[in-house]
This record gives sequence, C-alpha cells and structure tokens, in this order.
Amino acid sequence: MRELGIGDLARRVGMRPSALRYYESIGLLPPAGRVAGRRVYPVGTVRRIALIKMAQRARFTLAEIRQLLDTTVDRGATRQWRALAERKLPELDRFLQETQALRDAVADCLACGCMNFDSCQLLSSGPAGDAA
Amino acid sequence: MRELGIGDLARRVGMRPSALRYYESIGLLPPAGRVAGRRVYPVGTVRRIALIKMAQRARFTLAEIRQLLDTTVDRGATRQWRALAERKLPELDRFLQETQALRDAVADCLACGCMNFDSCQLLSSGPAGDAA
DNA sequence: CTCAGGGTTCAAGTGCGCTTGACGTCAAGG
DNA sequence: CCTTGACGTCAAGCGCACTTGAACCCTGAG
Repeated sequence: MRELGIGDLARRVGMRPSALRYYESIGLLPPAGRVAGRRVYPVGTVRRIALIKMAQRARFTLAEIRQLLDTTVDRGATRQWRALAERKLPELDRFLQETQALRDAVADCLACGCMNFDSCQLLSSGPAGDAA
Repeated sequence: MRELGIGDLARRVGMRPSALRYYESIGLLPPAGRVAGRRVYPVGTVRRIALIKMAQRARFTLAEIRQLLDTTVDRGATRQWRALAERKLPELDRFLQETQALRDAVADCLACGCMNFDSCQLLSSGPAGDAA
C-alpha cells in the first residue's frame, strides 16, 4: 500500500483528518491527490508530517514550517532552503540557550534551598536583562 | 520610587498595561495595591514578570507558570514548589532534547548536501518514531 | 477651570491551530 | 434497496494569550 487515505494517514501520524485538511488548506501539505474525490497521500507524507511535528515542538509556527519545507517541493529551491536554514539555526541556538537557562535556574533553585522560584537568591542577578 | 504605576511597570518589562491587567485577572500576578483606584506595583514585580517571561519562552502556559509561581506568594508552600519544580525538570529536559535534535537535524541537513529538509537522507532514520 | 492623559471595567475582537457541526456524496455490504 | 460509514466542503466554534473599544473617572499642568 503506497498510498493512504486521509483516515489511514491520520491514524499513522496520530492526528485527526481535520488537522490534515487544515494543513492542506494553509499550504503546509501539498494538495493531496484525489481518487473519486477523496484524498490519497503518498506514504512519504508520513515523514513530512513527522518533520512538521518536530519543528512544531521546537516552537516554529506553521507558517514558519511551511517556509522551511516549501522552499522545496519542486526543484531548484535548494539555495533558498539553505538560506532559510542558516537563518533559523541561530534562532534555534538562542532559543536553546534560553531554555537551558530556565532549566538551570530551576535546578539551581532546587539546590539553593530557597523558598520558591520567585524568591530565589540565585536568580536575582541573571535571567532577563531589564528593559528600562 | 519603590512602587510603579501600571504604565511604568509595563514600560519596564516591555509589555502593555492590558497584559498586566490580564495577568492579574488570571491570577498570575497578585492583585496590585490600589492608590485612588489605580494599581500600584512593588518594584519586585519586575522580577516576577521576568520569571514569567522566561518560563513562557520555554513554552510553559500561563496556567503552568501560575502553578510554578503561586505555590508561593505566602509562606509554607516550599514543599509544593519543590515538588512541582522536580516534576517540571524532566519535562524541560525532554523538551531541550527534542529541540536540540531539531537543531542538529537542521545543521546536519545543511552539512549533508541534501536538497532540503524534507528530502534529507540523514533524517530518514531518526526523528519521530512512527505511530502505526 | 478646563481638559489632556492616564487610569478603571467589561465585553468583544484577534491570530493561531485546530475541531465541530451541518449537510452532501459515494461505495460496499446485508 | 437501503443503510452505514468514511469522505467531501464550508462556516462556525474553541482555548490561549492578549488587545481593543466604549464608557467612565481622576489628577495635575496650563
């Protein structure tokens, strides 16, 4: 079975058909082929959706993900994809750093013996530079 | 100046007053003191908001953040805060791992010479375990 | 005194990421 | 033949995190 109906696909990727239709509607998935009016997806779609979910977990919006993936889909866009990926990398790194900082803050806080996160001494200095 | 009006506070933390009122309405900020009907905030609120933003950047919902912080605010809740923090730590770690994985995937992909993220060979094996 | 510039409340609106509902079509099975 | 069930479309709804608008009040500078 090299093609999947929307229900099958949805089950495979753990989403609802409505979500897949929605993705198509916003151009995140290419228009599915039709057989008797019904959508049929090549199995590769499973992988594409896995990528989407991956990027989503990293806080990319669907619009961003569409850019990441859509710079694609036909030939030629390699250059564009690379440009975008290179742009995204530092963003990801920055985000990772921030999150790591929070993680460490929580961990330190636990180790520090303070009463709670809000009142922790360790955090008084660091986390978010004030914006005055 | 040990107390701030809502406008001042908003400016300091780079948000709009409406957001601060909203935070209060959902219990994320304790009810501000009032002077002639107007909210006044102790300067410490700046720090609290910095923490909120920090946690937000790490994808905590405001409801979760409220829990993280509210286990607080009066005495006694230390135990609770610790329990919650300990619960959150692994979540954070998991999230960090996933994000790191995405970052690496993008980086590898750039290095791999593939046409785009979607078609990258390197990713064919790894990212999201299928759910069939 | 006046009035501009904040502040107050409450209800409704916004954008994102979907879901749900109403209604319709079609193919397969009893 | 008729029903069942999965699929189709389209519009509306939902939860989150806020913003905006309408209507009102207060303070203080000119």
